[in-house]
Order: sequence, then structure tokens, then C-alpha cells
Amino acid sequence: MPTETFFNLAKEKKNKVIEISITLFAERGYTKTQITEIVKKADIAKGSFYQYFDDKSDLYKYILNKAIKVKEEYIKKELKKLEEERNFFRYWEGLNKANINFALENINLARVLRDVYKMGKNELFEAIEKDYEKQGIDLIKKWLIIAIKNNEIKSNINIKYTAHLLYTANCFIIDYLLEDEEIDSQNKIYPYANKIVEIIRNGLKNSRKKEG
Amino acid sequence: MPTETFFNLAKEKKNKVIEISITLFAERGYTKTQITEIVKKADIAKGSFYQYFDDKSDLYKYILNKAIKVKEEYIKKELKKLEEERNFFRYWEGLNKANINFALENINLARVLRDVYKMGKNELFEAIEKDYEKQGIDLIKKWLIIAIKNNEIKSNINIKYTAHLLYTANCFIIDYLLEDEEIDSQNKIYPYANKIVEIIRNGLKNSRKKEG
DNA sequence: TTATAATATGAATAACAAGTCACATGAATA
DNA sequence: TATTCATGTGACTTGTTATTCATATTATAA
Repeated sequence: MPTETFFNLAKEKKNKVIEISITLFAERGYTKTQITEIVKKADIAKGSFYQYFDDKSDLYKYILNKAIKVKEEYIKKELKKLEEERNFFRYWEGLNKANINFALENINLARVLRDVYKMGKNELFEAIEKDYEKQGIDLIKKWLIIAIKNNEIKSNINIKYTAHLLYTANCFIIDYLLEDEEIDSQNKIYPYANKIVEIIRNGLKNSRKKEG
Repeated sequence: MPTETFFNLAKEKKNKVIEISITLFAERGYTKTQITEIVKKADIAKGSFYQYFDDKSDLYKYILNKAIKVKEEYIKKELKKLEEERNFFRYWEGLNKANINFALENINLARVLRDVYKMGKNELFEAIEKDYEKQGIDLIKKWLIIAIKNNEIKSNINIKYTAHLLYTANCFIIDYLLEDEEIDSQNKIYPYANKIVEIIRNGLKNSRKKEG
């Protein structure tokens, strides 16, 4: 947790430090981001940095939590629209849309989250990130159970695996958005996401398939 | 490339160094693996290490290439079985099976490859890994084009996205295998992989779905 | 205005890990 | 056995970057 001193800072200064840190962490990842560079770009002294944060990981964890909070806002907002909805895929699409919007409007925060997700085992951030991942999967699981009860989805699926697959598909779409330079706007990412959703939804198999 | 000296080493000594390195790289990743530890566990002097390898990345690249070669063997072997096959999903399942078998029988090599894949942008290993990834995707693309021609798969899909999705689904299955302790044997991973394949193949949508 | 507390500073230090090198040992040949 | 070449050794050097700390500056209160 940043110190009292940091929170007491003038808004602009505070934001400058955070924004620069987010950008650097997003561009270079945790290890390759240097305090020296943050400090230089933010126009503060090294010593000041350590009056604001316990250490590098303190700043990083703060940003991570921020990213998670912001993303959760997008999800909440999107799900609110679906309050009376009973269709599983609408929900899943909503989750997807929220993720996409979050990434489009907070690309650097999205990159930081993606990095942590990909980092895998890591004493420092495992707990925070696994919790967060588990949350997403649990939500999908909950929906799946309801969808099965409603006969919307066939009952012989494995809930655990399926939930994980659907969660990963969401991550995969975001990944594509964060990496492929071609997909840089809503106009491109939405149709793309819809294609993926459609593939998983209806399957690739041609109903007019001839035997081969 | 390791030096002549390294290749001239007694088989046992050579293998010990490589096996220990693979295990450590798999457990800790590239950065966190220390030459000091490799050297200690392999019972050789630091100086010897640098007579065998130019530097840390030299050893790593050697292991990476080894992993890729071994994996390619599994794929070749599996595809050979399908030589006269005309079914896209059989091919894709074959690729999957090869990946799974490779991972089951070479878990640490699989972990190293997974790490590189997740590492993303990286001056050192980008070239080697991106090439390798592209190979996998290109193979699926090729199959997809044929499958569309044969009316096996509907023609309105986006080949690029679909190939990427299918490739990612393979990676996802392996990921699950490498991380979930529950899935530790063929008996568990095959049914699991089949479920995923089936989901993507036929879709989740219940054909007997009631309107909701 | 002066005293006190809070904040800022950046050169110095610590911690860590990669990579080097002068010397030691062993193997091969004459 | 003496000579030469190949290989082994680990303390030392180097490079890098996080973190500290003694001191300076600025804000607050009396």
C-alpha cells in the first residue's frame, strides 16, 4: 500500500507518477521497468519514490488492484444491462464486451493484467491474480449451472472445463486485441469477438456436410 | 550453440547438465534460473559452464531448439497415421494428441516452451518462437482451406481468426495439463481434451433448446 | 519569526547474478 | 619423463538496479 504521504500529494503529481508507472509496466513488464526511469519521467527524486511506496512491488500491487477495480466496473455496468436476461450467451457476451471495452479504453491497464495473467506462478502476485481469475471462472460456472437447469445448454458438459474454456476464450480475444496491430478499434474487435463467440456457440461443423 | 568441448563431454555429464538445466528453466523460468544453481547441481565449476556455453542464453536457446525438435517428432508421428485421412477434425485432434503426448512425456520441455510462448515480445527468443508458432497456425490454416473446399466446414468463417483460435485451444489444453495437478495422467487429459474439441466442434447450444 | 514537522533529494550502498581469468589438473604424444 | 594441449576451477570483477540515508528544502504552527 502506498504511504499516507503519497495519497496526500497534489492530484496532478500523484496521477503523473501512476500514469507513467502504468505505461512503463505495460510496455516493459514488471522486471524490466526500472524505478530509475519512473522517477526520471515523473520528475521526482529516487528518495521520494521510497517515501511514497515501500518498494517496487508495492507500487505494482497498487496498480494491479486499480486495474482489477476498473475492470470490475466495466463488468458490473455491462451485467446491469442484462439484469432480467435469462440467456447464458448474452451473459457471456456481456462479459466479453465488458472486457473488450475495458481493454480499448484502458489499454495499458489491460496489458498489465495480461502480463500478470501470463506470468503464472509468482509468489508476489499469485494470490491477487488467482483470486481474480477464480472470480471470473466462478461467475461463468454459476451461469452455466443455471443454463443447464433451463435446458439452454446440454447437460453432459463438464462445468469446470467448460467454464475454464469460456474464460480463456475471453482472455484470448483480449490478447488478440492487445497484440494484433490490425485490431485497433471497436469496429474491428467487435466483429472479431462475435466470430469467436459464434464458433464456440454453433461449432464449426457444417450442417450441410457431405461424408468424407 | 554449445562448444565443441561440451559435445565432446562424456554422455552422462552432458546429459546431467542439460537435464538439470531443463528442470530449472521449467520450474523457475529463464530469468530466475541462475547459472550458479545449475553449476552447483550439475557438480561442475562456473568456469566450466562458460567453456561449454557462450552464455546463459546460449544454453537456453539450445534447450529451446531441442524442445521444438522433440515436439515436431511427436507431430510428424501422429500425422503419419492420418496420411490418407480427409477429415479436418481428425487432423486437428491429431495435432492435439501429439501435443498432449509430447507434454506428458516431456513435461519440463513442454513447460519451457509454454514459458517462451507466454513470454511474448522478447528480443532474444522472439524469432525462434514466433516462427514456431507461425508454423502451427499455418498448418491449421492449410487444413482449414482444404476443409472448406471439401464442404466439411462452412465457408463463411474467417480463416485467420479460426486458425488462431484452434491453435490457442490446443495451447490451452496443454496449459491445463501443465498447471492443474488433478490432470496428471493420460486417463484424465484425453477425455478432457476430447471435451474441449467437442465443444468447439459442435457448439454448446442444445439442439433441443427451448426459447428463453 | 522561530521551532517543528513533513517532504524532497541524489549520491552512496547493498544485493544479486552474470561473466572472466590466472592458475591447476589431467590426457596425449614423443 | 618431459612437453604440449585440452579441460577444470572458483575467487574475483563487472554490471545492473533496488534501496537507503544524511542532508536540504518547504510547509505548518506557535
